Amino acid sequence: MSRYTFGKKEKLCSKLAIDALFKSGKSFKEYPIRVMYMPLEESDTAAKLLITVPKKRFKKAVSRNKVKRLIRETYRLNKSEIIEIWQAQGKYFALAFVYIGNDIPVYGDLNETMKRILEKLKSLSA
RNA sequence: AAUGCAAAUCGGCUCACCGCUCUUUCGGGAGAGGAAAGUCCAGACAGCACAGAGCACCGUACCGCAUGUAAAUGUGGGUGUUAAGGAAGAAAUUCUUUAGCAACAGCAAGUGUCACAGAAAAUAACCGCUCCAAUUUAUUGGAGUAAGGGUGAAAAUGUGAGGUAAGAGCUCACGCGUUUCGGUGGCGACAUUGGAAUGGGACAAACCUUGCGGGCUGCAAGACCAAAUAGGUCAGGAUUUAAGGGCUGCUCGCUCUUUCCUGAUGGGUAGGUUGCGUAGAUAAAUGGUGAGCUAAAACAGGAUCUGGCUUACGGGUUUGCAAAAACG
RNA sequence: GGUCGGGUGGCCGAGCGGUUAGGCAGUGGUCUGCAAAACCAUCUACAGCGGUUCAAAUCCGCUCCCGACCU
Repeated sequence: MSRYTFGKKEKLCSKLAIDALFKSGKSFKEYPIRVMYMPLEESDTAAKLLITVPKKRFKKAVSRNKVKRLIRETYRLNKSEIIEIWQAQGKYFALAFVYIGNDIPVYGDLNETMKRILEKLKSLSA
């Protein structure tokens, strides 16, 4: 049951960690999302995630919230596999998803994109 | 019953599965808007400043009543003005009906501006009109004048009579307007009436003047805790293997400062907590999928709080008004 | 979140309420054997909607967009 949760512990909350991630983390693009990731020394969960949508592309708060909710939903439903692998290996990661598209995405397309992103993360972290 | 216009009002619901934020007595409970928006006003709250007064700067400006701390809103009235219609008059203009609009104190305190056109845009004179002089006898010069012409957005109160060389508020009559002093009505804005003076073009969302109001800055305000590093302060110690001064003529010794070590501590940075709320986070919560009502619902998402204004908005409901046709 | 500033041709930029300068670029000519340069001509603008005024790019409201500062 707990596999599909996305609680406070799984969000990246520390300002220090965020600054470090954007300054020295690695990144790759899987349109329409730019992914940044960085290994952490220790943490209470295998992955901490941050989702952001630039104000420059989406002027209205409603649109930004919509995009963030869609990304969060796809991550929540697809993350279980990679979390188990990382937990088994004892690795911890900080992640950031930056939306770089210009339109509000469709749920089905975004779901496919998310699967590809997680596959790529799995191979990169191995 | 339908259509159009105006005003007010509502601001999708139900079920299933998987999830989010806060809280909890661990059963559960609470969880975005009418605009949460723009930040255009006003207030609460907070910090700084402050004897009193004035200047500067900013805002504001018809009257009564009601609500409100205020801003503002509602309602009634006054004045002005726009459009359409009607009436009076010779004209300027005035009166009236309906509908709408008004940042509606003062250009008669001072300053400034008024393009082009036009003689002239505010101490008017091109053509014209009149008189005088000269002579080339149809022109020139001087003086007077503002009726007529044309320009312009705007041209110095309208008509008639007297008057005159020609004319002119130059004088008079009837009007129109302004200022001021009274009377009457009204709580008041104001209306009306009598006297006196007067005829001064527009613009204050031009500078400005007058009345009234405003200290400045804003939760990224402010308060608390506080790592690392480098300074500050205090205490203790170290060796003369470091330097200088004092007590003395010199040495030892004592003592002070610097140096080094250890400990404590103040300010304060990163960062955190609070400010912060019976929605309440701190990278920041209401979503996804499927089904139905009925068809996708429109504008749109809290960040210190509250009241107002403005702007965006699919559709529904209620009330009022409107002309034509049909039916009873 | 809060406080300010600004929108003028394709680009850069002046503009006391009175016909929107100027430069670069583009287009068409002149010149040349062909080009460049030069010269001539030409195209394209006051962010939008209201108000004040005889008249608004300018003054005053509201809306949209862009930028700066405070952490």
